[in-house]
Amino acid sequence: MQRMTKQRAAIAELLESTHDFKSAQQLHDLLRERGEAAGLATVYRTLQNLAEAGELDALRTEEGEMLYRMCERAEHHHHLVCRSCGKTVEIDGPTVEDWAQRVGGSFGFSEIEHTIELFGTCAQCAGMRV
Amino acid sequence: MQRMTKQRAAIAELLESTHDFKSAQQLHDLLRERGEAAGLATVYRTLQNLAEAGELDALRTEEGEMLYRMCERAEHHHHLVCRSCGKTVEIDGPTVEDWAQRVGGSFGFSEIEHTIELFGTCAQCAGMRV
DNA sequence: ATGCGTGCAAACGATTTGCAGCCGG
DNA sequence: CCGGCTGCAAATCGTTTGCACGCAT
Repeated sequence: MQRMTKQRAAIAELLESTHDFKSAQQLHDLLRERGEAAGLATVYRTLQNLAEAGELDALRTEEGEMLYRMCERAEHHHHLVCRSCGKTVEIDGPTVEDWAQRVGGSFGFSEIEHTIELFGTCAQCAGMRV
Repeated sequence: MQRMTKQRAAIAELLESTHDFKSAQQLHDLLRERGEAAGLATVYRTLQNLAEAGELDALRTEEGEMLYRMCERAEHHHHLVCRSCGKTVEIDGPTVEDWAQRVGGSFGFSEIEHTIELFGTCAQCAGMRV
């Protein structure tokens, strides 16, 4: 059902190589630099497809921009993302999971879900910034 | 410093009366219905001002739209929102704050910020659902 | 009187979509 | 060969901004 085109392959490969959160626009630029340019619209469409297929993690930045990255694990987890370069660390926090569950329960809420993402500046980017 | 205009008053009053999360556009429509119409740009600007002044809580939906609601407390906190009726409880969690800071730091990240929202079904809605 | 606040429309940035031609299966 | 995929440009959508005028202080 999913046709394998050169642009889809290029995008998947690019994400595979970094494993960091990147925006559609960044990926578009990176592809162009690599000489494997693809239309911006195609990048967007491909990212959506892959995300729907569960092959990519997606999240929205504070500024409202969507970021995608190659999944490393399917289980529930959160992310610590560098707001400058997109470098990502997957973290699981039994502590917060419990906290969320406990707090929700204490207010009589059930079927509790949570959205938790951490943003920061990684050591490398902090150093470069001067 | 903040000048009190009729549109600012109308917006504040509207938010005060619902205490629910609303988008700028929703507020704009509600104001028009009330016959207290204000320019859409003004609504946006006012919401930003109020949010910066710490008088409004702001969050971004999954779809990327900003929502605002009247604060009940000024300090940093998170929300527990009933996904059925929208009822919101403000929660603070020194535990998670620390956790976020600690986890971020342990990976060498600095200037750590976090996005944490809890969604659940409140006791009342859970009871009604049967 | 001053100059912030407002309204309107144009500008914006991210994302989507219409459509004709391309190409993978 | 056929229909999904692509590229491009135009279209959306939410939000922001430039500018001239109005009104709160």
